[in-house]
Amino acid sequence: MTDAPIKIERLRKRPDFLAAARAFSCARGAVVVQARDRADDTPLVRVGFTATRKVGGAVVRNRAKRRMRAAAHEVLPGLARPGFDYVLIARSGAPARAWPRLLDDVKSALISLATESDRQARPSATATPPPA
RNA sequence: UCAGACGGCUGGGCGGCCGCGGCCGUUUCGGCGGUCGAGGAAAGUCCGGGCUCCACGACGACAUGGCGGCGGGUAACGCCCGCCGGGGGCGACCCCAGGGAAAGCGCCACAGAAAGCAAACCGCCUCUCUUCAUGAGAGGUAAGGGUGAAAGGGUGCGGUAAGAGCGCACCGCGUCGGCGGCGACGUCGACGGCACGGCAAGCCCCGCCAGGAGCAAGACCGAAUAGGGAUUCCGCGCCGGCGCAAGCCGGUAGGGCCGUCGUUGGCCUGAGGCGUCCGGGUUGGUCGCGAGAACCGUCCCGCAAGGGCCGGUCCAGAGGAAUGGUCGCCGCAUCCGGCUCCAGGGUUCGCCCUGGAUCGGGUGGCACAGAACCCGGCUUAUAGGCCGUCUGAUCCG
RNA sequence: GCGCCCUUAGCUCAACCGGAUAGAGCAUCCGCCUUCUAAGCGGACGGUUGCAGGUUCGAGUCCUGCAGGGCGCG
Repeated sequence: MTDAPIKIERLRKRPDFLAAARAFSCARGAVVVQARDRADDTPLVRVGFTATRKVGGAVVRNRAKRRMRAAAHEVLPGLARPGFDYVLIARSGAPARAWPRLLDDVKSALISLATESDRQARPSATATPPPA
């Protein structure tokens, strides 16, 4: 894998969100992060954002989405896996969460999702090298 | 210096007196004091949202309305930014509803031989027959003429009986492939050898989007009147239980609703229901109602639209509706006069004419226009003034 | 606050699926008829199709934005 800039695209279609919801998910602080390996051989990373009515009215939900978008813009290039779709879901504390804490939430969720998906992939893929 | 292109800002200022609306304080309930008080379009209501209520089981298809190059921004948009393609301009720059016409239907008036599928009016050429001249027939052509908005590629060379993509070059068109780009698309090469006209702001097809209503939404408190009358239309089937009966209860057929249809499912009704008109009552209050997609500033990301972090600020809200009037000074516009200065011209050397600066006075004004639940856009109206970037021409260095 | 319609000669109205000089009636003016007037007959005048753009070869007609007027609902 080269360190060439990974292309990040926005997730927009409903079926993509539903597919991501069926894959791995991890809740940290004010956000829930879902991740799905599309397994279609393209290194593209796609991100979607969701905030339900539970978070608040339209203005609050949109604010939550904007903050998550800014957080993803900052964190994802270092921690995202090529070929994955990510969905960030706002929990009730998201709009008020302090900015550094919010970044930590997203970071740690991404890291734990990466290890979890590796553990799932290992039994089936025998060719992968054994853990160090 | 002149002409022009693009973007942004501003929307007279200060003071005195009188007056208006909200809130707060005070009050001897008369007032008094303090504080805040319209816009960039508050407008048109042309789009998009928030908010509120109503509706909403699922799946598929359809209908209706809109949108239409590509990518991005956004809560969203028909908006904005960037890019592509086409058109205009010397240029800065501007304009474009800019998908599909080889899915189908329709239309293309007049003119013209012919208007969508190939044909041939005048011509041109060959052959045959004929004649004094010429004319007739058969065939080949589409270069030229003429009509039109548009006539089946264009220009040139070759070629030919005359001609023709018949052949070749370039351009255009189409197909295929390579390369670049997220993409619209660009570019290069090969092939085809002209077939495929225009209109979709005509129907339509394709893709995408979309529940309905609106602050008179809606919530609460209070008051009053009444449990009415007239009338159109549709309907009142069956079974069981209780009861002497009138009747009551339950079920079912049936009917209605969920935009339409289908599958499946649900709800209401099941003997009354809907509509129209007349009559009667109320015409109160509070909330909704402004601390928000708000404004200002630093930093970060982005070409930009825009987004995020942090810090700061509080900024109209009432009802058919408040910001006005007047005076003084200044600014701007305009008119008259003075004559001090400057420039140009004329001159009978007295001065005169034109323009500018300056002084005094007068006049008239100082645009468009007034929040009504709130935001984002668009569109339209708008005297004058200011700033920035850029282009062309001319002159000087 | 919503929804819909209209605008053509001085007046009242036409104009087909977009097709070329935008037509009628009344009014006005001129002439004929009549002694004169009215009526009648013949003729003439009269139009930025509300405005500004766009689509099209071509717009009164189609589309967009304005302006003016009218109607309905709450």
